[in-house]
Amino acid sequence: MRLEPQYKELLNNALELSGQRATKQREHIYALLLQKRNHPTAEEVYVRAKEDMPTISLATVYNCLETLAETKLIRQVNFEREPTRYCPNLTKHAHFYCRESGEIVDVDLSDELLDELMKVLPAGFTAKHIEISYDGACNDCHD
Amino acid sequence: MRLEPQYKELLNNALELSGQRATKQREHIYALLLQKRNHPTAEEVYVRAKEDMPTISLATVYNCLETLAETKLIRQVNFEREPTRYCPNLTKHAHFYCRESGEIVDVDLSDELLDELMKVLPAGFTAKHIEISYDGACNDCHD
DNA sequence: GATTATGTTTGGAATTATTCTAATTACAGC
DNA sequence: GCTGTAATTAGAATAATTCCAAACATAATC
Repeated sequence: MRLEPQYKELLNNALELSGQRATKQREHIYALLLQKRNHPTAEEVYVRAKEDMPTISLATVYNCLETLAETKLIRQVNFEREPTRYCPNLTKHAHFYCRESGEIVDVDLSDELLDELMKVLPAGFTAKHIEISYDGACNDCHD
Repeated sequence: MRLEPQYKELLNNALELSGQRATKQREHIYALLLQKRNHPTAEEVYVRAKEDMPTISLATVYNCLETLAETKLIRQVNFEREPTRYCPNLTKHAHFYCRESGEIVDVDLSDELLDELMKVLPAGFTAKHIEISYDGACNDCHD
């Protein structure tokens, strides 16, 4: 697995900006998230990371994911009663969770729609972030 | 703590509809959620429940919350890295999570806005539910 | 180029949230 | 008042995550 140059630069800049080092493990985990974008859990990332880096520990996976999330290179996503999942898609989007297949699909959101969502906040409230999760059946799971 | 008649009827109907019994514990927990609407965790519900019902167990609290959520009398809400929280507000609303104070505030949503959110789903996808969480600073937490 | 200081990783233990299990209790219908 | 089923209980088990101390890697300094 190889981290493409533009992402490598993104990663390096983000880490430098926050005064942290670019390590093999961080690079590896970032590459792996970019390569297969299926919103894996930490445990799943751990399993995949070990394929090419057998000595990596689960604690390191958690550390790296936290670092990547802190530096805004990935987002954390939560669904009800499920372990936290991670995704590298930085565009504004929601998540669709299919109850049948368990699949999670990104849903693009327009700036206009997000603006409208911001407008409904009570006076004096400012949101840095909105998390939107749909929950239903995807197009493969209809009768 | 006393469950008001209209809510008692709501509870009884919901339980009967799903073929489950109305028990002291379920009633107590429902009343407690209605009375202080601060989105408590299961653990917090447990602590409060014990004040008036010292022998109730944590497992029962989880069971009751699950039953109430199943019968649509309460909703489960998740925030990143935090335990699942519960709230009895059944109107269509989002949750605002203040990073400063940790407070969670309901934000009302119009049907029009929800319609628009439904319209952005890809063809063939149908959502039963949308979960929207804002994350920022509430009006008490600005400089 | 060796030394030091700091940041990172590692493995395992600890913690937290939640679910499971088996025994007991409560209740609805006969 | 029985009987069968549902619900509760306490505690054990599991799952997700965090913490910790030791080892390792790297950057900065001499």
